[in-house]
Amino acid sequence: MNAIFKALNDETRRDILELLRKQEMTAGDIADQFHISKPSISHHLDILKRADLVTSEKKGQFVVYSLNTTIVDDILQWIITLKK
Amino acid sequence: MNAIFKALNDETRRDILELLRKQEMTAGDIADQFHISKPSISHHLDILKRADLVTSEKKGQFVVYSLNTTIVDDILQWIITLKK
DNA sequence: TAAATATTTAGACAAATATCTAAATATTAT
DNA sequence: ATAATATTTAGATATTTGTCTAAATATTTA
Repeated sequence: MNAIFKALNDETRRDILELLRKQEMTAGDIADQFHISKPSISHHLDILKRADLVTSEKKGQFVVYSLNTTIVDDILQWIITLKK
Repeated sequence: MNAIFKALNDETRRDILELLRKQEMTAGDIADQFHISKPSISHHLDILKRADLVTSEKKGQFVVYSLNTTIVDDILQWIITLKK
């Protein structure tokens, strides 16, 4: 749970998740959406991956990232519990 | 949204929210549940308050903290959107 | 095989954060 | 009024974090 909340505690990373909600994207395409260097985006993607919020698959020279909605359920569960 | 995720990005603060889920508590009673100094807990409570996740009310020399479930809904909404 | 393209790793640095102790403020009880 | 109790504020410090540039790795194309 720690890794998930840590991952969500950054606007750029939350924006990446919203991008991936619509479609999977390569690391480069993701980076192009921000005014941040590619290495920094790569680092953000790594944090999202460690939290299991995204998955990545190498396709040739590209790396395609996708949202992992399974883990999103875990956060939902945690927050819903607060309301019970 | 930033303040909310920032507030949730700490195990102690999440634990405080879970305590308050069951009942409202004074600052001192909350502090007693952790091996952390009272000033530090006071600081955590301040962050939770700025995020509107808790409310506080002074009762005599005590300050009673409660969970604010209205804001919890905002987080739910954000996360649910990720799944749509 | 050499050059080009895509991505990550490494190392550095400034800013943010969690924690502490000491002191200040507010309220209640003697 | 003074002492005791509850909480917050102030200031310091070590750690974590987001960012950058330069270099390394992997893949494709000429």
